[in-house]
This record gives sequence, structure tokens and C-alpha cells, in this order.
Amino acid sequence: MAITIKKIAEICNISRGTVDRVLNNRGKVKPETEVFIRKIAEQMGYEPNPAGKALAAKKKKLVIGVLLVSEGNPFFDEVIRGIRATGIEYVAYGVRVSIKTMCGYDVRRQCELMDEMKSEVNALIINPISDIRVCNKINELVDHGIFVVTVNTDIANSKRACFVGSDYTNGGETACGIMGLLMKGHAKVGVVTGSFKVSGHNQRIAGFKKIMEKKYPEFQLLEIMESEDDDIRAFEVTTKLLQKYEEMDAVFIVAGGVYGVCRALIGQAREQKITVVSFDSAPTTVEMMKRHVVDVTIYQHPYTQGRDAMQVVFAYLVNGTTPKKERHILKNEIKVLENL
Amino acid sequence: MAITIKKIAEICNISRGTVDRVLNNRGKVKPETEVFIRKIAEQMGYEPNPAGKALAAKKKKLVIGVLLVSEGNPFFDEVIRGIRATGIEYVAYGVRVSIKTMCGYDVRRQCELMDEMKSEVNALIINPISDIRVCNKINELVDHGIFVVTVNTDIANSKRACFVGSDYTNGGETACGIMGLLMKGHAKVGVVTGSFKVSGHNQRIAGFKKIMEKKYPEFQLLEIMESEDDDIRAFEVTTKLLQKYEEMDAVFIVAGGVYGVCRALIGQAREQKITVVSFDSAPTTVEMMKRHVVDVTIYQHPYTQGRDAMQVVFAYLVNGTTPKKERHILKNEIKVLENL
DNA sequence: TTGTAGGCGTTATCAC
DNA sequence: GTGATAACGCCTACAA
Repeated sequence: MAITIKKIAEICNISRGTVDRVLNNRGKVKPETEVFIRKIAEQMGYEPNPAGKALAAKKKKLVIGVLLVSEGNPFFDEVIRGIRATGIEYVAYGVRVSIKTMCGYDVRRQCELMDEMKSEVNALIINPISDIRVCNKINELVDHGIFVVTVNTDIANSKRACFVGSDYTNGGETACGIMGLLMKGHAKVGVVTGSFKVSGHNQRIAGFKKIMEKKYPEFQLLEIMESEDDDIRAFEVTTKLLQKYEEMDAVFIVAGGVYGVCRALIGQAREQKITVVSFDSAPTTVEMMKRHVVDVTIYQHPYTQGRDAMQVVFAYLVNGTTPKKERHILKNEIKVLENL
Repeated sequence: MAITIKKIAEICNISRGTVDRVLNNRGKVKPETEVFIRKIAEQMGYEPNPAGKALAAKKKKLVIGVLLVSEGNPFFDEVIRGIRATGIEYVAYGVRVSIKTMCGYDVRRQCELMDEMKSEVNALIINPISDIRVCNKINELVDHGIFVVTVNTDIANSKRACFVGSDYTNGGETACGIMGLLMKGHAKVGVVTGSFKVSGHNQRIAGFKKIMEKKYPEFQLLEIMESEDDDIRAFEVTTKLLQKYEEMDAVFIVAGGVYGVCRALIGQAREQKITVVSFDSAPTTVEMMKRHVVDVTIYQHPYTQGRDAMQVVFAYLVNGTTPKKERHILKNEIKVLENL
């Protein structure tokens, strides 16, 4: 049988209450007693019992806040589905989930919503906009005692406890790896990225280039265009690419705008001659896979991202466990129509 | 706040003990009282609290038995890793894991080991040999009150509570899907299966054929050979295939023997001209991917299979939850070197 | 057949 | 500062 607070109390000849105060840093303990108790607990290898914690947690009425820049992005529909499904399991532990979504990269709005949540939640799951003001606001919440987990996108040098998402560089590497096989090592590739301002997109491109240089010297990267994750814009830039490069036989779609790119290919009747690798599996992307326009897509486990972020938060709030790894990285998977 | 046993007891004006006896089918309750209590519980939507159950479960010293035909099969090394890692999390709940492994498809031995475990475990995770005697033995354990979960391979018409594994047919479909893309729809395919006696292997072949007929009419399936999951045998049959079919430009490896197949390809200096799709990522398979002999491999999440099987068992034993779905199916993923 | 009570481990609330 | 005690929800002896 493992060591408990009660046992430590007996051994130290003090009450469980005091041991609890020490082990949970609640203060109001004489320094000597504190040191002594800590030593004993350490020595005996005390590990809090998750079931006990969970049972006691019911009274706390914990709230997990979720703040996502997700509106109009089908990827996040899945993330939210994972969060909701997991949240239902947690009601028995007295945990409630409060989800707020927003649309577009509006730094001020994200900070505002975080301010609102500051007094209402015990933890926050967020896909932060990459901006110093958001970073500072996150740090502010953390200092206020809120447990913050970033999901899908991380924010550098912030005090967030954990990041749950995929490895962007590896996503690009994987895209190039499969494209190399599909093209037998020879391709003239057009690239449609989301934005040069989004580091995740740039990382994917860097990963793609890295494998290209290492494994596929016959690959030729024609040009990189920005779609701003917008289908219309994607349609326009792809049309330009097609006109400019008659020889183009592959397209790497780094981010959103998949549908727009495909419509451009179809519009120029080049969709059967060009191999397309994209990311994620939005409904329109799936449709384009069924029409054999998109050949393969790289999948980032959106549902699992939501679920795992919730599990990390739950483990902390209810069981008092801090995540083992500060980055929780999911694999990039390759999907064809058959294993979607 | 959710409804508890205590509340039901108050409402019914009887003791918690009696309510507990009813709700957990322990008998020794007057039929009328039983009916009444059940009605109230139903009405109020009683759901046992997992934390309470977990806490009380500590005294039971539960044992999860694991019986795997796994020796010499690297796929199961990963399954076991998932089981072990998950098991460690469960010691705090008084749950112990007892793993027995065996080698080769020895029905009598598997039944013997199940007999041994019958009196020692509260649940069993097993990859059953497809045989009526094993099926009967499983039913015997279930009738004896043991919660049985099959992992990786299911056994038809048994009383097992849940199956955790992948969809074999879809695995074959996925293999054909990606091969179709790699070969631009034109291939003369040699197939090396494990055994015609193993239904999972046959299902994969059926899935492959299905997509072939539907999507790739130009595919030609040359011949199917059995390797008996043995590298030497695989080497031999592949060598024969190579000699017989000069035109062969693709190989579909349905099960084990990947290394043997690859060595044959290398031996005949055909490895660069032939596209290879295999299953799983044994160390030798990874090596052959690095040497560009195997192009892609289909991945069945072995670690996750182990982990999820444990979670299903835990939820039942400790939280009293029966699995929502009787089949817990993991996706078939496509792996290249970059996203292994 | 039913009721009582203590314990599983942690935590909050008192009283001292 | 510290200690005692009653929850949290469930289970199981044992008593009636």
C-alpha cells in the first residue's frame, strides 16, 4: 500500500491538516515543521492518490475555459468536438467547460476575452495568436494561478504549462517524403502557403525544403505564393502559378485555401496532371480527394488534440499532476481516401 | 450536484446498504424493494461516481491479466509497452498487471494459461488464437465473472466484452489506395501474405482487391504466396515470384516476413524498380525503409492498442463502466520514413 | 432481508 | 500555527 497523508501525519506526530497545508503550499505552518514534513514526505516517496483528490475536488466546482480562434475553420470543429466529448466525462468530477470562440486574428479581442475569463476559470485552453500582447496576457493569467495549455499553436517564451499539437517542421518533411514517392523523385513544385507571417506555415515549408535537399535533388521548387488561407485568394494565386509554369506537375498546399487551389486546377483542366499534397481534412478537402484532385493530405489529429489538451488540464486540476512533457506532440499522419 | 446512492437511500427511506445491493446486483433484497429502488434510480438518472468507485476499489486488489501470443513479434513489443505504461498509472488504484506471453499458435498452451489465470485475475486482455477451443475457454472465463477484452485479433461469437484493434479490411484498402497513387494506377503486383489460415490476412487481401477492382482497373494481381510470417520462407517465395514474373513492379506484403521479402528483392537487384507496401514498423522494416526498399508501411497503432485495451478494462473494473462500443477500432495510418 | 458504520485519501472548516 | 472532524461517493463487514 502506498504512502498517504495520514501515514505521514502519524509518523511526524502531527495532524493530517498540517501535512496537507505543507504539501499543498497553503502556508500557515511553522518553518521547522514544514521542513521536517517535506523531508519525511520526500523520503517515503509520497505520491498523492488521484482517486482521493478527484473525490475531494467535487466541492471545488472547477471550470476549464477554452478560447479558440476557430470560427469558420473546420479543423477546430474537430478540436472542439474532442474537448466537448472529454468534458462530458468530467462532469462527475464537478468540472465544467466554458468554450468561447472568435473569428480572425484579432489580438485585442483575444486579450479582452482572456480578461473576461480571468476571474471565471481555473484553467485555460487556448490557440494563441502569435503576438507579444497575447503572450503577456497569458503570463498574467498564469501569475493569477490559472493553468494555461496552448493547443495547435504554441507561443514562445510564455509561462504556459504545456503545448498540445503537432510538429510543423515534421509536417513539411512528411509532405515532401510522400510527394517524393508519388513523383518518383522528379517534380516541379508550386507552393501555396497561408501567410509568411505565420510561423507554423514557414516551418512546414522549411521542413519540406530540408527533405527536398537531402533526398530529392531532382525536385524543383518553382515559387511560393500566399493564399491568406482564403479560397478566393488561393484560386487567384494558383491560376497565376498555372499560367506562369506550364511545366508544374505538383502542388504543395501548406495551409488553408485547399478548395480554391483545386478549383483553379480544375478550371485550367490540369487537375489530373498535377499531384497535390495538402494539410488537414476539411469537408471540401475530402470532396477534392474523392474527385482525385487532392492525392494525399497530412492529418494532425484535431480531435485528439482537443481530447489530450483536456486530459492534461484535468490531470492538473483534479489529480494535481503536472504534465511530464512540456510539449505534447502528435504525429503527422498521411491520409488517402481509404483511411480518412 | 449529481444523484448519489445516499440520496436514493434517503428518498426511498431505506439504507445505503440496500440501495448498493440492488444497484450492484448483490442479491439479498426483497423483490418489491428491489423493483422500487431500481425505478427511483432509473427515474433520477443515477450514474455511479467514478471517483468514489475508484477510491473504494483500492481495497479489492484487482488484477488485470494479459495473455499474448507475442514472443518474437516486435509488433507486440509495442502493445506490451502500452500496457505496461498504462498499468503503472493504475497502481495508485490498487490495480496490478500480470503479463504472460507465449510463442507460436499453440491452442492447447493458450487454453492452459487461461486456466491458470482463471483464479488469479479479474480481467483478461488476450489476442486469441482463432480456434473453437479458445473461444469456449473465453466463454468459460466470462461466465466465471472475468471481464475479457480481445486485442489486435477478435474471436467471433465469443462472450468477450470488447475488441480493441484495427480494421483489417480497411488496412488492405488503404494499402491499395496508396499503392494506386504511387504507381499512377498501373501495376503488376506480387502479394506475399502470412497464411491463408489467418482471417486477418485474408481480410486485408480482400480489401486490397476491392479497391483494385473499383479504382484501379489497370492493376494486375500476379500471384499470392504464403510466407508463414517467416523471413526465410518469405525470401524463398519472393525469389520465386521474381523469377516467374519479370514484369512485376510492385509487392504488397500483407503480414510478417518483410525483411525476407526485401532481401530477395535486393538479392535480385530489383529493389529500386519495385514499389513495396508493407504493414507495421518492425525494426527491420524501418531499416528497409531507410534503404528505400520498402516505400510505405501501414501502421496499426500498437502502443495505442495496448493502452486503450487497458483503459477499457480499467473503466470497467474500477469505475464500473461498460464500453460504449463493443468494437474499439483504430485507424490504419500510412507511414513513410519521415513520419514514423 | 435490512441497517449501521467505518474506511478508501484528500480537503475545507472550524475550534483551539 | 495546529488539530479535529466532517464531507466527497462507494463498498463491505457485521450487527440486527
